[in-house]
Amino acid sequence: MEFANVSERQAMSPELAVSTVIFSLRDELVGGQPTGRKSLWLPLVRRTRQPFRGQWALPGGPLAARQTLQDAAAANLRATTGLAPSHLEQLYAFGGLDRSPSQRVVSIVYWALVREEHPEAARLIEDPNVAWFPARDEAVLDALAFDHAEIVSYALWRLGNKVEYGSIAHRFLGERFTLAQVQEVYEAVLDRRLDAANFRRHLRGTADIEPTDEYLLGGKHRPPRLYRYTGDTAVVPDPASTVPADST
Amino acid sequence: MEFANVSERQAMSPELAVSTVIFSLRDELVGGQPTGRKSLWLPLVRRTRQPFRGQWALPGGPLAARQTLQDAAAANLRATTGLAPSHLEQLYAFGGLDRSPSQRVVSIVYWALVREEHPEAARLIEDPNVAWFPARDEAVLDALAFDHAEIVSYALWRLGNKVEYGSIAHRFLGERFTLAQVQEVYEAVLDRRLDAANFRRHLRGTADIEPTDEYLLGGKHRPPRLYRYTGDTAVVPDPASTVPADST
DNA sequence: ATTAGTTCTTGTCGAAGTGACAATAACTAG
DNA sequence: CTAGTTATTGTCACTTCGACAAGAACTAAT
Repeated sequence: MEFANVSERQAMSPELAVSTVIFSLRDELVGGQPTGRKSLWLPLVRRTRQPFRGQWALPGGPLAARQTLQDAAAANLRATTGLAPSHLEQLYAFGGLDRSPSQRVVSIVYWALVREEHPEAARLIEDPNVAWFPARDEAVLDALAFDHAEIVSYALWRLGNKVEYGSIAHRFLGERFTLAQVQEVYEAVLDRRLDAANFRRHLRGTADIEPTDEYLLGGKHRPPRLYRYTGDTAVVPDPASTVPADST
Repeated sequence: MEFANVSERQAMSPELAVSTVIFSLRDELVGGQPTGRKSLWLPLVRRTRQPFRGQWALPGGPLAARQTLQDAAAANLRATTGLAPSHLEQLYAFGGLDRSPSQRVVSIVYWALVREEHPEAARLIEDPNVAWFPARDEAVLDALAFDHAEIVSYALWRLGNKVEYGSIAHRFLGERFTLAQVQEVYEAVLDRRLDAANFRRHLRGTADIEPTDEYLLGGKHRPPRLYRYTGDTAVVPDPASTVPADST
């Protein structure tokens, strides 16, 4: 974020940036040991310049002249993870006066969901200034640059609300998945345990999930049936397309 | 929206503007005759310059250098209606490339709820370029400048979702109100009729509404009991304050 | 082969919520 | 005093949801 002429800019409207909160599902760790459950993780970028040099921050940057907001968010995602989003949605526009110490910045923030990285894909991004952190770890959040801790907290809250009536879950998963995996997603997002029987009944009723004839083999116990998602696979929910026809 | 030096700006990031969709409750009219119900209305501003000169548009304008996004939205509201908002909330940031024919504009849009204007207050704003229109009138929406029809439709949709679990209703009303008035609000927002008995039961259970000892007199029939709102009266729901404590 | 252990899957029961609708209460207008 | 209208309460069937029991299907150990 550097400008040819700073004094010129300050007279004009604030700088416009786009940042992206990227969530993925990974094995939960406590003290380096896996708990057997999953939890939410997000990639952060270490700042190489002032302000907040050396601290971790959300991936983001200024909006290019002929770049859609979504395109900018997707670019953040690609630069950080090398992945294409399976879900990308606008979170909020943060416009406080003192979010950045020097130049005022208005940030339009998106949140994205990606599937768990394959080890090979992770190797593609070998940047020491990019790393993944547990999204609910207070120590991580407190060390973030700018107001990014607040942004992540709000993203977590919105994610928890969205998952209730949406079919966000399968965005974290692959083409085929077990109901137990879907439950893991919900438990990570909602941050509480769910009853398997009731959860299964709920899925049968509402979500666009269809059983297949295949089973997940190789486990240590009864093999679970595999399901697949049959609903909308659009990556970006646009306000225009979200509105039902009769609302006009 | 004029700038000292247009060519300078176009090299830099897009212009940033704040617009506000303002809703209020008024008597529904069909063919100039009141139906006895209420419906949603919104104020629009006639454009006096190109582009879209002469057409109606949402109140809005560029973001001032040291002005919060909410402040800008509240300023829109005050300039158009002379009123202070009883509810103000961020809707969405619209950043399409060709929203405006010439200079690219990114608009951060808020939606506001105000109580029905008193006739005196209406007279305070005697601007022929400001007028109120039915929010669900397709003819009105189709004639709007820019992409504002899309924005209003999205605002209506969001309003309908929000009212479900929120206590938006009383923002349209005064300090004391009858349950029938609350029902009118819900019917206007959801755009469908509700059963009075069930609606009343629902309110008893969830919303922060408390009966008073007073009754609304002067009606033609049995006088209804007056209620009052006991919940949160904060005007602006901030993301930071929206997040519950355990989400961090 | 049998048994124990774990996960997967279905079923049951009561509490709570919701839509449809009947019935009573309380006022005004004639 | 009666009819008309709105306000308010109550009832009943249906659905939803949390808690929990129980059977099904596989692996691993004996």
